[in-house]
Amino acid sequence: MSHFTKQVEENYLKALFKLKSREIKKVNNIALATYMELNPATVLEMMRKLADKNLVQVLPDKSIQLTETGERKAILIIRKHRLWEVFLVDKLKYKWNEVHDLAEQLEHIESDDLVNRLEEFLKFPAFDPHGDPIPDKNGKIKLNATIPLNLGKKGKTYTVKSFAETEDAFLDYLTNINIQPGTKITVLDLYEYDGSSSVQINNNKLHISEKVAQNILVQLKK
Amino acid sequence: MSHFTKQVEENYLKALFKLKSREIKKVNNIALATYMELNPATVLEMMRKLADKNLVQVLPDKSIQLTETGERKAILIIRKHRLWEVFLVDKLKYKWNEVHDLAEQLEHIESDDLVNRLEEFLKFPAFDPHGDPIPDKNGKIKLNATIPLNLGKKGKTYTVKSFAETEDAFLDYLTNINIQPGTKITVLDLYEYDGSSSVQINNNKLHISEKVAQNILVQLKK
DNA sequence: ATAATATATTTGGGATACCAAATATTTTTC
DNA sequence: GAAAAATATTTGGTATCCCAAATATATTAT
Ligand SMILES: [Mn+2]
Ligand SMILES: [Mn+2]
Ligand SMILES: [Mn+2]
Ligand SMILES: [Mn+2]
Repeated sequence: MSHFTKQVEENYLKALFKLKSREIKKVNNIALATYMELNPATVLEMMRKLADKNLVQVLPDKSIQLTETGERKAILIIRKHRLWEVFLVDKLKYKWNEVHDLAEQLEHIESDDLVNRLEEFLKFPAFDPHGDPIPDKNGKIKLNATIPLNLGKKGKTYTVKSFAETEDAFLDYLTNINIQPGTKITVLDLYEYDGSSSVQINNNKLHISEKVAQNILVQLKK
Repeated sequence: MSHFTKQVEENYLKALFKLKSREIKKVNNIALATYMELNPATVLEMMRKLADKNLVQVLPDKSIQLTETGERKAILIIRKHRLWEVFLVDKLKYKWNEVHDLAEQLEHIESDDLVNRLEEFLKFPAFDPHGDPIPDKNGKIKLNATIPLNLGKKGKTYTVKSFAETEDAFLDYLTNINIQPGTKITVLDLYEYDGSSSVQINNNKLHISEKVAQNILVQLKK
């Protein structure tokens, strides 16, 4: 018996949670399989196992939902992931765009006590290096009230809070154009034709695509 | 394909290294299977795979040896294990007898860079919390010149350096009788009959079995 | 409504890591 | 040098996680 069942299970739960919070529409088998880069047959089989364990529920319209237990587990993994990311950046001096994959491993270390001690050691950070909120030990998350930058208004200035995408290529691009959590961005122009926009960061003007703007989550600067 | 092959492999390599450094006699299939609590058939099968990968060698007398590559890998895992143990004790305030099992998980986190940064963060510790030396990034280990306490001489005082056993039950027992790396122990009496001995720790007299004394590694106090 | 398309499900397999039980092969012991 | 004991190896089988290809069932477009 492979004793790695737990880790595999955790990745499914986390994927379901991410998909749910990212998209409005129902998560179906194909969407989950696509997101996880797995065969639909594999995912279907696993959904049955997770349903047996009362971690997910398949609704009559075939959409897949986490149960309360499943969601709780997912959130606690995300908590671990984000705390480890803070550790890597604050203590081991990694850059914020270098830590995701390592946290992907560390999030599966099994010990509630360890996570709680880590949190204390890090002085109870509220956000991870990407600006995402860190759930508390009971699974409560303070949500950031943000909008994607592509919905920003011409002439207004916004503060970057976090990102809707975790891919390396995206974070590397952000680093290149000097955007990180906390960066102030002024929307100079919005081009209806392709959804792209012209923005100002510090003293530099920059043209960004709609795809990029959609994944930058901001708040109006106070 | 289970993507956990690497972790499984690492545990075999580490077990072989531990067995070799603990016992003088050759390590055979049964010894390894017993140590790892696995079926001999399982271990035999795995030895063939590891031999194919040039990580172990099965000699004509059926004894199993790590190759140079295999030993190097084993040592680097032990390096990770011990550095994480230092982190847990120094930074997260765990007790020295509580960290082994957590390190057993953390040692499989895959990233050379991470270990090296961790080592720097911990200020290049030479020993882990159990008194065992931490190999450097090239796999070099400074060996402790120690003797087991049961070979100590009556009347002499010794300093505890490390332990030949990592089991929880043993470490808990040591904690109970107040022995840890650095403790000074004076041998008061040796009983030939059962190999047990009477020792003094601080101002307390204590009777310990041969089995316990064998697993306490000491140096003559200067 | 029918055809086209998307989604869901079934079926048959593959890889890895494991085990129990039978059979060889050594090694010890007498 | 047998017999006994220990060790090694083979054989057949299980659990978990995964895939490709076929089939069934919805959904959407025309
Ligand atoms: Mn991340
Ligand atoms: Mn993960
Ligand atoms: Mn240890
Ligand atoms: Mn291990």
